[in-house]
Amino acid sequence: MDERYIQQLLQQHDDDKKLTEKQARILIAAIEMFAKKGYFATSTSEIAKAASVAEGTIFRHYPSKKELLLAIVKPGVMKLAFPIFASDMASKIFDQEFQSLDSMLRTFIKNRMEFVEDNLPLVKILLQEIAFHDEIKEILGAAAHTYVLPRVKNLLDVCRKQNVVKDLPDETLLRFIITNVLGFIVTRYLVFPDRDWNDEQEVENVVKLIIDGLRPS
Amino acid sequence: MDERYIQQLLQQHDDDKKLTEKQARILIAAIEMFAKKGYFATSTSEIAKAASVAEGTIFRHYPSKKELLLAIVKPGVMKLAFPIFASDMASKIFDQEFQSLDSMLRTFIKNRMEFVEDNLPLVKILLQEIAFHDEIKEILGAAAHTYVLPRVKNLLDVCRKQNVVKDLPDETLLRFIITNVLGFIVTRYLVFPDRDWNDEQEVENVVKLIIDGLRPS
Amino acid sequence: MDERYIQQLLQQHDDDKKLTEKQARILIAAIEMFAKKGYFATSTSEIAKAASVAEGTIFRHYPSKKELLLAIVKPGVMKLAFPIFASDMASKIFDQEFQSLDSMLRTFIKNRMEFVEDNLPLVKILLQEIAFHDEIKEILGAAAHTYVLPRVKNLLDVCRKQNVVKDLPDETLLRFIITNVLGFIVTRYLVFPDRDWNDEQEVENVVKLIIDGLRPS
Amino acid sequence: MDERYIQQLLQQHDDDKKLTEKQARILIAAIEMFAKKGYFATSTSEIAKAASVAEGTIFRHYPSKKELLLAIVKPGVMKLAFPIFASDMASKIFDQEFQSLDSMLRTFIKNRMEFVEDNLPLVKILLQEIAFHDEIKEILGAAAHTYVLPRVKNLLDVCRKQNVVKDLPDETLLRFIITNVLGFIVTRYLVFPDRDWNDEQEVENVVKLIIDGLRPS
DNA sequence: GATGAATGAGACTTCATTCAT
DNA sequence: GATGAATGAAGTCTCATTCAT
Repeated sequence: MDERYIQQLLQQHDDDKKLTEKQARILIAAIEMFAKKGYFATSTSEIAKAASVAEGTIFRHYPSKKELLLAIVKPGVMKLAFPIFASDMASKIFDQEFQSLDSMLRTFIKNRMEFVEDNLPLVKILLQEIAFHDEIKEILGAAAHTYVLPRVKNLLDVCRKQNVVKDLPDETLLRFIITNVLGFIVTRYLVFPDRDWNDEQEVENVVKLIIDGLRPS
Repeated sequence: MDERYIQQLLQQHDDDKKLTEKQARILIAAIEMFAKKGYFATSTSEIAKAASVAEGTIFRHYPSKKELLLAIVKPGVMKLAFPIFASDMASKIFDQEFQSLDSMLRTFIKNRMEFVEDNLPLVKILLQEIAFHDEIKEILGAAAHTYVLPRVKNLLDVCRKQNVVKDLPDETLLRFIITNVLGFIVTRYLVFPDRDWNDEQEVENVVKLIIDGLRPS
Repeated sequence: MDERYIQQLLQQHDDDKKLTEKQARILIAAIEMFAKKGYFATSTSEIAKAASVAEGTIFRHYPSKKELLLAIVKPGVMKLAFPIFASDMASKIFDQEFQSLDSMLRTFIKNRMEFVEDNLPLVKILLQEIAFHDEIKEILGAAAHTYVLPRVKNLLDVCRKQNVVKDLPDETLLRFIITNVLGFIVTRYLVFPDRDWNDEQEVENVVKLIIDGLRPS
Repeated sequence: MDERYIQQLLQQHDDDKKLTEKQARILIAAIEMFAKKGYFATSTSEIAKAASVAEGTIFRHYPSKKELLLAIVKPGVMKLAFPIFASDMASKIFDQEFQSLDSMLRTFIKNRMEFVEDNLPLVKILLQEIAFHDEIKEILGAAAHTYVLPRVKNLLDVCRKQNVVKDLPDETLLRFIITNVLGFIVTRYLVFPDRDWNDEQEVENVVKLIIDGLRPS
């Protein structure tokens, strides 16, 4: 992950805030260690050592350890939430309304799997730390509220018209979908990452289970 | 929760190890604070203060902070995993093989909801800390392996014969069920505990979604 | 050592202060552990456990940890210093003035070796702790001043008359003798206790070295 | 001692590891207090106060209290053992084989007395703590094995040829010499440092006692 | 901008001693 | 007399943060 990720980080910020190379090294090290040991069990001095910078350098760029965490989480959440319905994926899913629900789901799941594969440490941090930091809850909540919910509700309406989903509240349907996608991905990448996974087949199964669950009886 | 829970704790141990009142106060305080702030952000001195004991008293009963956590988690996991298929619930579900899958699921979900309602802090601790403590992973893994998996596999076989589930691997089916039950419960009690929930209806929806998802197409 | 020593202790005190069995167990345990780990590194709770008594029991008999140490050291020093010129040894050495210096030394060294063999832990405690406890210094100083010095000076006068010692101050001669006896015994029992020692021969060598050193040139 | 010693420390390390002034203050304070009260009875907070640094500063330079002790002991043992037969003393003693044994001894004793005078706290620490720390035993053993023993054995062979020592094992002769030198020095500087000592005369006496003891009868 | 020595509050833990039972 | 739960002061050590260089 590292090499690609550090390039990403550098480019992404080059546009606006000129992320220096040292700053990127700090971010990388922090992501790695926060993911592996958790925020509280990771000391700033460890991060400094792993990033090959002085302890003080961290605080020159990030006013506190908490801000360092948020500097990781904020863009991370954006990358997690926004692209769901943006960029190339948007065109693949939402603009082709005629597409069938199952192919949409398939594309969606595969796309998020790719994201998790490329950003496993980030996802771990999110899942591990969300319970302890209200700021993360807010960021995630805001992202969901702003980028995800409106589009999904739209999508669900379309599906209802096509009579491929039960007549249940948006919240329930959404929860069912999210829950199953997340449940699969967490099991796949966090709980049993070392099992022999037949991803193609497994995705098919998940899609089938969701589709059949959603379908009006 | 407190009053009921402290009584439970005291009774449960009265039988074997004579949990003193002070020891129980320590456990209660620790459960509360670990759930609210997390293990690492909770100091033993805070726990002592909350339990109205001297800090040293904690260490007379629990050799280390980690052991205190495990003293909470170990019996908690047992209460979480074992009763699933034991005691009164066992008779309600597994001994009545003729029972339909949906009524089984309904009973199961309601039973676990009750448990979570009565043990919300414990469940929070489990979910929050599992990522950081291998001991918890092991305890949970062992409990699942010993008490849950064998019975569930049995159950799935029965269901297959009754042709009410798809022909998918046990792991996939089990993950689908667990994922949906857990997804609902986490959403219900942890993510949006303050929403207006119509539990009866919501359980019905979840059961329907699962049943339909499982059913062979 | 244990069995014999505990009997000794019990008898010795039976005469005056009625040492109970529990008290003796505490003393034994304390001696063992103070010798092995040192006074400061030994906790009263460890002693209690090793003596199979409750922690409080120690403090019923000995008002403080320091007093427990002194309860070991005081009689120990007496046994170390007093018998040097008392009891059976006195008759063997000092009453037989005609005896040659070398046979006196030989007897003395062998007698003290026996004592050390029987009381190794006690001797260790004395050597290890004397630097840290003024009370021990005082006890040892008093014992030396009262029991040892007068008699030794007497002896040295006799030796001078027999022209078997150099004409040097008592302090110098005494230091030479003590130093060599102690040097041998410490080497023999504390520094290299596991070497193959030919005690008979080694004692002979020490005696020869001392005698020749003392003899007027 | 302090002023001279701190200068020594600073210079000694300036060459290689740049011992900071604060680091030196910590060492000085620790040496002083370890010598006076012993390792276990000295707290790191006392050392910090005596050195006028924050307690945390100690642990920035020495990872643990034990390492602080060893940082004192290690170079101390080297200074104790190595120079015995090195530098100017070497030329005075060993390279002049024709020299008489007694003048060698005299030089040796005076040289080591000087060392002890300059390093009394260090010597106290060594004697007091060796019983409790295996690391010190090892350091001292290694120093003896590497620097002292080979040369002494050499010397003893020369002496045997000159027929000035008894035909006894190296170990016995060495123990006799060490024992008497150490016995004198310990008495002189540790047991009765406040007595009126006529050092010149006393050294003469010790040398005579040793020489006569060693001489073949 | 970068450094890393220094800080001091606070973490977990130990332990001699007390005291109600 | 004996117990052992309870205490709280003190111990070692960690760590986020500051600041002079």
